[in-house]
Amino acid sequence: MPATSNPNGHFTGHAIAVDVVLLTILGGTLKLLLVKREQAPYRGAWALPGGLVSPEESVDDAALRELQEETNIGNIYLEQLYTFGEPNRDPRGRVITVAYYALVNWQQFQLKARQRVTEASWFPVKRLPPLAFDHRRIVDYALERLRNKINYTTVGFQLLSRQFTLTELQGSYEVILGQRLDKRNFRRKMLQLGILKGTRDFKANGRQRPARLYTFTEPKVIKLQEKGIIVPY
Amino acid sequence: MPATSNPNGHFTGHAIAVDVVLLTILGGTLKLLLVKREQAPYRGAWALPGGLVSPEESVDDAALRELQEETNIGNIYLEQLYTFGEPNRDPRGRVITVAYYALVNWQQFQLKARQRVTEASWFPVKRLPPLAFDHRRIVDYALERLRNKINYTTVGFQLLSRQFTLTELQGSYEVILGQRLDKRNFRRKMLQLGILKGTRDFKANGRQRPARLYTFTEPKVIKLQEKGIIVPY
DNA sequence: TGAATAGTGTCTTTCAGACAATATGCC
DNA sequence: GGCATATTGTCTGAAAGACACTATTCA
Repeated sequence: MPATSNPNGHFTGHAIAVDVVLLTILGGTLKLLLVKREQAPYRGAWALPGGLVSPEESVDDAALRELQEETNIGNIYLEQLYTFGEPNRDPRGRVITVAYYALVNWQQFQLKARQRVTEASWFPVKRLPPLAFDHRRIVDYALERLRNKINYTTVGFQLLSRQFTLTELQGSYEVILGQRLDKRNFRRKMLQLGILKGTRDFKANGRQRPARLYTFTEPKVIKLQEKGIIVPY
Repeated sequence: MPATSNPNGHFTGHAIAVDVVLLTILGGTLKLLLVKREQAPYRGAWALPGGLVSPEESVDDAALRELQEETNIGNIYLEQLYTFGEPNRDPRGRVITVAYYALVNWQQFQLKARQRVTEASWFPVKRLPPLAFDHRRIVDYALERLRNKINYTTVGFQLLSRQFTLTELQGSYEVILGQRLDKRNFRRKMLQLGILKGTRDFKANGRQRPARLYTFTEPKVIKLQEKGIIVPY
């Protein structure tokens, strides 16, 4: 029997939920998708998209399902973040949530987005409204994880289209890290990683010189450095 | 109402468990604590110490409680690993487990260990018996996390006594990483981090020159490098 | 006094970080 | 032709990595 809510709005048993921190870059800033809650508690407040895990699906599948209800895109980068299990994080009763974060490219998202029943909106992560439950903490955790992971994996590429310019790639790093990077050092570093392939195409942006488009040679997100502070390579 | 098991041994509702990968160094090898299962399923098989989360406690507290049932030590380094939520990972029904890993110093452990009702034993991580459920996967995940984290945090220190020699510290790194390290480079690196304080005490080990004992200056596990492959420092 | 581990220094190479001028397409 | 962004190279300093000998204690 799955966890359900009784007429008082209290869950019976352990309810397991998933919450997804869905991020994209839009207009040069990092944005987070929030949905407006239509029911108590926190009715009218903004919250992370998410919901209960059904008895027959894996937790990962539940997160994927929630994500696809919002985006209708497959093949999204989705990573489990952390499980929040404080007894009183949900006023209705015991709800343990497994948090995930996901990165999407805005262009792909917008093309496939469909009409929603509940209100949803993108907010700049630097100016978020008050969030329901402990969702603010989850968002902060996701941003911290992302800022760490961008340094030693290729997660940053998930925010871009299949073809991208080096300036766009640098912009994605700058937005996530919240700081400007030196263009020459950034390009040198990226190109010497050997994971980018220049195409013959260029992107014209206005009346200036068009930029070469690159593609990512790896099929998925990879780890960049095995070396650490101790292990020799 | 908490998740319980009915006479058929099937859980009703979502049962949430915690499993703990408890590691120590003994005799120069990394060892894992396993307990023998006394009930079906997997009766007689070795498994990670763990159990169900009760309705009133946080998931972290449940992990801590399980750990203290095994070790009777407080102040252990305990970190949440990952949540495993496949529907069929437990033949009795739906059990979602939140995995943790913990590191203890063998000397402290042994002093405070108490009699157990269930059989428990340390196994070298390189030669583990077949494990119940998906516990093997959890162990592998923990070891991978540990190998990563030792490179940019001070988790490795958790395996040592309060005072330790640099050779012991190096040994802890070598055992976790599974490779030999250069003594001079290791010492240079460790000392220049500025987190070790030499004491006036020495440790005599036999008929050779005694080694200086050091202590760790930080109150807890810290992150060592903010710098990554992109961010300047 | 010798067995056994502790402890130390240098050189080379790699890479991060700072820094500015030229190239090119389009209006 | 000029505007706006794309693209490119060098120098310096810090740290990693390779490498071998001396110091010290105690049995």
